[in-house]
Amino acid sequence: MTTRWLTPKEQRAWRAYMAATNLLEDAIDRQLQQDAGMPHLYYGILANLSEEPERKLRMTDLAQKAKITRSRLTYAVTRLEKDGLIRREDCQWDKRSSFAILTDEGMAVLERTAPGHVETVRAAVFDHLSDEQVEQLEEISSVITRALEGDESAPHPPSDKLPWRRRSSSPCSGS
Amino acid sequence: MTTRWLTPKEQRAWRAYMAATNLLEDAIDRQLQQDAGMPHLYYGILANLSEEPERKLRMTDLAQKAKITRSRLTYAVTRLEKDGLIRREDCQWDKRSSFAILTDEGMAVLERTAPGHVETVRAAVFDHLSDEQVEQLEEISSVITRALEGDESAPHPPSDKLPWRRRSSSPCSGS
DNA sequence: GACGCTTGGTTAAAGTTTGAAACAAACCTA
DNA sequence: TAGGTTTGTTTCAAACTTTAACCAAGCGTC
Repeated sequence: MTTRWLTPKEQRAWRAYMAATNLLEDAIDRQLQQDAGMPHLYYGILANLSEEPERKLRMTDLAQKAKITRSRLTYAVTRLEKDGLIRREDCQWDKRSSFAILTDEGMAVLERTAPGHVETVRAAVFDHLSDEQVEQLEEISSVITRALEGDESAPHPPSDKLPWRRRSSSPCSGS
Repeated sequence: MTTRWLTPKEQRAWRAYMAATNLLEDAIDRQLQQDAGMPHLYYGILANLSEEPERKLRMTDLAQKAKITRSRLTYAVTRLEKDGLIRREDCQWDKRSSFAILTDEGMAVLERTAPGHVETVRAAVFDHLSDEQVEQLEEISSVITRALEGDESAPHPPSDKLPWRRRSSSPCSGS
């Protein structure tokens, strides 16, 4: 089958998109590293926990919510635990499971740094988009997500790798 | 100053965007690792070189084009050089500079794997977007890029770090 | 109740990224 | 033209990610 190359217009859009995401991810990582002493992914883990009723989540559930691998989460939680922002607790019912729990200190860090984070996102994105563009962004993003999540053709990751996975996500709900 | 949290609409857009980019990055990385034996970033470096008249670019220019740090580029080029896909060459005029040059083998790898890559991008993105949406995506991306590149307020990275630069993500929408 | 499969979580090793510092060549400028 | 600064690149250590095991607890079954 002959390749359906991208049209010039699609190419321009693709390049612009890649450039923007690279710059954005970097800016956010830098800001959070600066102000919160952790990369965006770690901030996202704390944020995810903060949204839970008891600020706790089983490791696997947390990994799914944050869309990262379990091993990556293990590493991150170990670090955050050392920092005193999270603590682990064994599950009573299922002795295999363990919870990650956001400590008061972790919550405090989140509350202290959320404003700066939001400000960064605003300054980079939403302060420059019209109302319609915000809608367009959501719609386009949703289309892409659907295309990728609906895709069961992808050879199912051996075991650790979740089918969708990764990089961070996670909002500071609370705030 | 009181924090200007994201509106519900902005939050939705932000989360959708983050989810999409996470999934997309992952899908592309997996596909390229599979078919070309390298992550997207490395493929991008080869692709950038292939567009040059002589398939060569000074390290710094390449870093800027690919929007990555110079140290990251050094590492990547070292690896690609080992693989025989790129070779270095010293610059005559400015003896501090060095070029990265795409070898014939590198070009061959690119040509062999480009169709699969394009197909992945199409399947995930462009096959599902209308003509207007492609335009919107470019426009929105450009706005973000301008916001981040034009920003000279950011405390200029000591040295290595470019003012804009890269990687992961995930914010706390305002909530 | 032993065998086998699945699930929750961690670990180890190899690969990659970061951030700061080191170097050397090129560029002022007095 | 000596001395100081900027520019182009690399290096190094520490932090992080990935992949592929690995272990132990639950689950089902014969």
